[in-house]
Amino acid sequence: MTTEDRVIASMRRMIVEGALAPGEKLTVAALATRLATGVTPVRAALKTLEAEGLVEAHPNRGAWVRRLAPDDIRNIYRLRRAVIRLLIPDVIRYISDAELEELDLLEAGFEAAVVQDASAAMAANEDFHIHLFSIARNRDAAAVMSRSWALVEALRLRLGFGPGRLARSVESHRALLVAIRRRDAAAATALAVASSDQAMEDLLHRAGEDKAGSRTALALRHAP
Amino acid sequence: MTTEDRVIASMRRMIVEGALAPGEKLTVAALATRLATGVTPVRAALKTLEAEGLVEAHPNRGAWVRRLAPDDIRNIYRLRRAVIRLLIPDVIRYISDAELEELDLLEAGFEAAVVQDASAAMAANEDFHIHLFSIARNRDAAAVMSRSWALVEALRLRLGFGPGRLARSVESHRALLVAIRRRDAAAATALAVASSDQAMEDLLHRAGEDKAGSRTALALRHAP
DNA sequence: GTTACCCTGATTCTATCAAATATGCTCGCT
DNA sequence: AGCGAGCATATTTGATAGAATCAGGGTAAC
Repeated sequence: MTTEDRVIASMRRMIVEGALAPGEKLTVAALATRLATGVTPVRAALKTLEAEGLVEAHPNRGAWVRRLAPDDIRNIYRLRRAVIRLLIPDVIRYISDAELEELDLLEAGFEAAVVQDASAAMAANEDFHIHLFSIARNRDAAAVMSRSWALVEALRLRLGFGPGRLARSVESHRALLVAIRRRDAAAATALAVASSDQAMEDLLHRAGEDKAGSRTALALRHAP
Repeated sequence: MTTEDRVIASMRRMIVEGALAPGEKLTVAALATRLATGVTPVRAALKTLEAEGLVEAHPNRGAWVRRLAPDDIRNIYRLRRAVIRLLIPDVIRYISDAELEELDLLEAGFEAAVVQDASAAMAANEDFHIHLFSIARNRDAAAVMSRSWALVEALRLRLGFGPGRLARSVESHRALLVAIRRRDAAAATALAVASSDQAMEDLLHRAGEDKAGSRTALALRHAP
C-alpha cells in the first residue's frame, strides 16, 4: 500500500467523521503537515477524492470539502439506481457457481463484522458490493459505483446509522443472494434497487430531521 | 487556462489521433519532455485521463494507454444510455425558455462548425451535450457523461467518422430539440437513446470491419 | 529445473523554490 | 461615507533534485 492510498483513506475518514467539515478549505501544505507526509501524495489524493465527489476543486482557487444538499443525495442515489438497473441483470447473466460461493463468503464476512464493529462492517459491505458489481464485466459502470461508494457511505455513517440499519442490510443481502442463486434477474434487480432506495430514504429522513433543528455536526447544508 | 489543462488536452489528442498508441507505456518523464513541461502537470493529467478511462494505471507499475475491446465499447455506451435515460426527463422538467434558447445557439454553432472543420464540430458537439445534461441539475450524473465523453469521441473520431455521420448528428440534435420544446420527455429520451445507440452501432460495425482485416492504426484490440 | 539474489529502470515520495493567480486590504479619490 | 485602483499576502501551480521503494529481468548457485 502506497502513501497516496494511506492519505486517501485518512482524508476519507476525516471527512466522514467530520474532522474535516463540509465547506472547509483544504490546503495542500496544511494537509501534508497534518498527515506527516509530503505534498505529492496529498495532491494526488485530492484528485481522487474530487472524482469521488467528496471534494470540490476549482483551478487556481483550491479545494474544499463538498457541501451536500438533500437534492445532491437524491441525485447520487438516482444515479446509482440507474447503474444498478444496468448491472444486476448482467451479474445474473455472467455469474458462475464459484463466484456465487465467493459472494457467500463475503456475505459471511460481512455478517460476522456486523455483530462486532461498525467500521469493519462497512468495509466488508463495500467488499461485497464491489465484488458483486465486478461480476457484470462492465468496468466503467462498476467504476461509477465504486467511486460514489465513499460518498454514500460517508453520508450513511453520519446520518443513516439508526438502530437496525445494519440488520436490514443483512436481510437485503440475503434476499439478493437468493434471487441471484435462482438466476431471477427481475427479482434481484428489484431487490437491489429497493435496498438502495431504502438507504436513500433513511438518509433523506435523517437529513430532514437534522435540518429541522438538531445540532449535530452535519454534512448536509445547502450551498451558500 | 493552466498548464495542466493544456497537458490534458494534448494527451487526449495524441491518444485519439494515435500518436500514443493503445497499450503504449506512458512514462511521466518522457511525456514531460515531449510536452516541454514539468512532471507535475503530467502526473495530474494522468489522473484525469485515468478517470476518463483513456488511461490505465497500476500502483508502482505506471500508466498505459487503455486498450479497448469491442465489449468495452458496448459497455461504455450502455452506461451512457442508462444515464441518458435518467437525465433527459429531468432536462425536460427543469429547462427554462432561456436555456432552450441557449441550446438553440449552441446547436447553431455546431451546425456552423460541421460544414467547416471536424475538430471544431466535435468541440461544439461536446458543448451542446455538456450544456444539455447540466440542465438536469444532477451534477454527479452529468459528471459521468462528461468523463466518458473524451473516450467516446476518441473512438468516434478514429472509427466512426463515416460520410454522413455529422449530418446525422445534426438531424438527431434537431429532432431532440423539437421534442424538448414540446416538453415531451418520452420522445426526447427515446431520441437521445436512439442517437447514442446509433453511434454505438456505427462504432461496433467499424470495429468489426477493422478486426476483419483493415490495417488502420486502431484503438480496438482485445486486452492481452 | 528451481530458487535466491542482484541490478536496473521506473515510480513514488520528500523537500524546496519560483512563478502565476486570487483575494483582501489600504489608500486615495469622488 | 462610498468606491475603485493598486499593492501585499497567501495559495496554488509548476519545476527540480535526489532518496527510497518497487517490479521485472537476468544471473548464478543449488
